[in-house]
Amino acid sequence: MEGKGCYNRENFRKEGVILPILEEIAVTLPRADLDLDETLDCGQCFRWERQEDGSYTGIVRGRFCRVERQGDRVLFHGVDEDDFQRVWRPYFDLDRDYGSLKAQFSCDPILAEAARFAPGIRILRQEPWEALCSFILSQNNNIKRIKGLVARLCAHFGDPVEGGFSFPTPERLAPLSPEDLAPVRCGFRAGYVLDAARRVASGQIDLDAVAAMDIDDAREVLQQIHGVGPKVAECALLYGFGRMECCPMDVWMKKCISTLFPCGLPPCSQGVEGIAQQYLFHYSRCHPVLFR
DNA sequence: CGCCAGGCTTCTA
DNA sequence: TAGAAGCATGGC
Repeated sequence: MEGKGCYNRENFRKEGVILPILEEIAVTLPRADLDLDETLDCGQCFRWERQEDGSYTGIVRGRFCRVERQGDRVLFHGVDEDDFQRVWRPYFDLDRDYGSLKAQFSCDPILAEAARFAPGIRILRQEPWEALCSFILSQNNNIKRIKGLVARLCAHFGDPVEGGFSFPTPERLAPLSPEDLAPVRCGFRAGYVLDAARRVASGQIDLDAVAAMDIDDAREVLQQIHGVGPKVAECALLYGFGRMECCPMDVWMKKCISTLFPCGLPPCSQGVEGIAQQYLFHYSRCHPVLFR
């Protein structure tokens, strides 16, 4: 991987404001190992906005970025070297070789087919709190609406940053009441979000400690939160803590497993079941007829 | 309008 | 202890 700073001046228009973009980082990465649509719009994250030119804008750890594919290169606009190393490189899981991972998955014909269908999927390493909170909001909900909930949560309670709003901290949410969250329109999930915020803000649940825990202990701790069950905990651990062995079992994956993998996921996915899951989840949703 | 959504809690038998 | 009902909201 090459990460090289240059200074192409350009302007990027967003919501009527012209933001001066002074820096960009270019990384060489084959299209087959990162597709922006497949990765940023496959239900693992809810904050990225697709632009008309196919690039995406998003905010991670309070930093705004526009990501663009250009041939074999990925351009991170508005990013300096420090932020690239600190934020975007881990976020896009750039140090993992997805090519060899997919080669490994080819030991199973169905998994191979799913990976071939959307080879540009990667698992993002999101902020732990944001992932936890987002997937609490995701329950009994559809992806389109989840995005709306998260956007309103950020707009009302996040801090204004370049390009939009940061994701609100647990400390910001903890003192609120469910009525305070009314403008978010997240329904019965308001109480769940607040319980999570209070436990994290108070230190009763230490997300840094969770990150270092044995996986079953981590699952147990997260499920102490009201409104966090097996699925949400698994999503938080996979997408927020980089625990690739975690395999969220939503309705689609349950159908997929029962019809195609009655004996469980194949051995070649051992230890990275969560990544295999993302290919299978996407494949299942795009071929609903195969899964009744 | 009715059905359903990257589920979980609570109630019931 | 397993299974169903209830949950807010809105996209389709």
